[in-house]
Amino acid sequence: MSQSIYGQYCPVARAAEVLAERWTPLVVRELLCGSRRFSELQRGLPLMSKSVLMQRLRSLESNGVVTSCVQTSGRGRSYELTPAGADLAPIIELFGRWGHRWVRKPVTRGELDAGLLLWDMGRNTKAAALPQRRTVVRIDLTGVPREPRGRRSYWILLDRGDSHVCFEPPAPEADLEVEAELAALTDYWLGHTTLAREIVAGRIRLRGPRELVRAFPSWFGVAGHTARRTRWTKKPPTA
Amino acid sequence: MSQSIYGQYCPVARAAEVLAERWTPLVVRELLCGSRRFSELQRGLPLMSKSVLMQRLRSLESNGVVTSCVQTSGRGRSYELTPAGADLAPIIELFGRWGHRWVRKPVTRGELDAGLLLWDMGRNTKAAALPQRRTVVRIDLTGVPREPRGRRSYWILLDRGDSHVCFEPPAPEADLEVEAELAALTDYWLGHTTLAREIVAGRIRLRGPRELVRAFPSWFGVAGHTARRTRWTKKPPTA
DNA sequence: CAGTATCCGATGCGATACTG
DNA sequence: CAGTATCGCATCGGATACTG
Repeated sequence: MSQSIYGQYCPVARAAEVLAERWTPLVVRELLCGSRRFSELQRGLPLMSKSVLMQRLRSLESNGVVTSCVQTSGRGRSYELTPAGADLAPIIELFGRWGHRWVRKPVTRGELDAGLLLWDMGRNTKAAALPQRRTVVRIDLTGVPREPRGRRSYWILLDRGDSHVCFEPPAPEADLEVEAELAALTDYWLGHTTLAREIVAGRIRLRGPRELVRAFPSWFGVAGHTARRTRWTKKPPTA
Repeated sequence: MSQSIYGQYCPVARAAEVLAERWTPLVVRELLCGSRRFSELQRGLPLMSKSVLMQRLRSLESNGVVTSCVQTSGRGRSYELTPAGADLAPIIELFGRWGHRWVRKPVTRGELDAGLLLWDMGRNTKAAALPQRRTVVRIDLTGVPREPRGRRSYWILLDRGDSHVCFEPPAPEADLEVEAELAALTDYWLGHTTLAREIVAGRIRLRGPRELVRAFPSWFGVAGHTARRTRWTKKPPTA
């Protein structure tokens, strides 16, 4: 966005010149959530085109919100928020609160996105609350639209406070199995319903040792605010 | 902005669909500052075209942020924030704080706008702090670019907690005269300098009874947050 | 004044292709 | 993978004109 389009010296206008642009708050949200690499950002913003993501990163960089540095190990750059960028956290959080409170559009079927949901779940685990021993959770989804990324089974590997999402089983047997309608799991994730209600309604089923079933909901934080990195791969990590 | 462009159910995205658009935060700011009529909004957003303002108002209305009702007295509509809109206040305030803190672009000469400054000053008077008796302040500006609205003299009429800005003298004699370089008064208004420093530097001069000179800075609140209506006319009100 | 309607140029953006 | 470059369409938005 070019400089001073609003012709106003008001500080609100100054901030709006940086932030009030398509996609920009979401890029900041991704960075606040801990994404660092280009591919991670893309993962969290599946509908954003590569060129626009690049452009936004550059524009944020020129506005002092983001810095990037070339990686010595591996290729590409690592993007990070500057102090000014980190200071946007309360704004993004208020965005989230406001959206949660006031935007009363139900999630449409077309918006359901299994990959995005799992990506979000993976990065919102609470390290302190996770089980001590390595635990494999298998998520089986029904009602997944085939269009965007129609994968139906995911594994979340929890290990000493770390979480890792993958598309192939890290172990022959999962410790906990979650069978859920994508719509129900999404609604639960957004706080629109409770786990108990969905279980009673038969839209979510948990199978496994009683203590894991009971602990499951405590592993995840409030969507969008835990700010940690997840690993996300096709294949599980080699144990 | 059309629905669900981001394809994300995340609440931040929901809010961004409403807010992250050119001009929109500034329209909300204007409404939070107490503007109700179309013309008032235009006054506070001089560079925004009529068509875009209309479109934004409609879009905000369809998103449940604004309501409008046709005026029985007078013509046109009155626009107001809904509870959802009023709940944007903390976000806009954070925008302002962030912009003030982090956007380090000095006000360029081309951005100076005497009308906008006076509009802002007029609506940011603190009712409780104003003098008891009717007081006329004359503002004479130098260094006003002629392009946007090159008026050089303004009068602010303070009367029992009310303020009114006009372009013609409400009384033959002003109680307080302010002579200022537009750039200096703007910088003072934005908190980039102090009144004392500008007076010493000869860029701002106050002339009038000692108690009014002393009281002057106390009449105005922090730019952008007092949220009251001003009257703004060419001719002064008939006493 | 408070809009509504229309037009046309600028730009934003998605798609695609190319590179180390 | 992490970009860069190009292209062409669609939308946005500013200007202007028209209306009660």
